[in-house]
Amino acid sequence: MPIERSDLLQGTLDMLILKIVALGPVHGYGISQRIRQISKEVLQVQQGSLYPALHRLEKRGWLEADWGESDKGRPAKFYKLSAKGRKQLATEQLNWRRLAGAVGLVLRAAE
Amino acid sequence: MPIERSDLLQGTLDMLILKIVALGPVHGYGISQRIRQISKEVLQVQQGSLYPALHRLEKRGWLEADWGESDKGRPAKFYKLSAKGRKQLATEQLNWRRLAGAVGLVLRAAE
DNA sequence: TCTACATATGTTGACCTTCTACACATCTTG
DNA sequence: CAAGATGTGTAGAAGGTCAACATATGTAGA
Repeated sequence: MPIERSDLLQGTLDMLILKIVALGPVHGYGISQRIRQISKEVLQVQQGSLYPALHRLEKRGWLEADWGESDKGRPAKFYKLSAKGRKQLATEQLNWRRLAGAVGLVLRAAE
Repeated sequence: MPIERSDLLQGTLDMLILKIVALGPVHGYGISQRIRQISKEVLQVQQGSLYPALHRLEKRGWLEADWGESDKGRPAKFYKLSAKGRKQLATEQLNWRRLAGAVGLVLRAAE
């Protein structure tokens, strides 16, 4: 396994979480797994980033949480997107495209 | 002017600066102007971000600086890319593409 | 049986980057 | 004469991510 040092672009984590939750209710651990799978192992969310982010998003009213039981029969907190969260996700996606596009412009710039 | 709240993706600034300097020697103020122009006003580097970044990059040996005179006849510090800086830029560009690609995968993910 | 790993949530403190706001200096334009 | 562009820089606050730790259970393999 190549040593992956991927400081997950700051500010991007929230958007990724909102996007995963938008696909359907999931618990925290599942979110980190799905991000890793979908991104083909490139993006790996650490617990020390994940849980603070989830609490942050919940406080801001973008996510709602309920305790339930995971596939494996363990207690897990399931998150779902609120209406505000949906709007926020749309905003952040637009913003990401603008920023990523702008960065691309600079990288492709030739004298 | 639309209120642009663009927290320049963290960690990206260094790469952008290296890229601009790679196009030829420039002074700090000029770097911020070029980034803004090339990105079509989307990316705007604040002085409070710019100068600390330049000092950081110089300390790490990625940039070299010399005092000179600007177009307008003012004293300005001109930066150029070192060999180490060139390698670093290549690394960061690869990394950016990997990350941006991975984020794209997640954003395009459908259930 | 014992060990390691996967599953699951959470906190702490350090580290780094960016931002706002300030300070200074000069030249040009209205 | 005032404002804005040009040019460099610092201080302190704010915020996010990380490594490391703590806890708990189930399961697979040696």
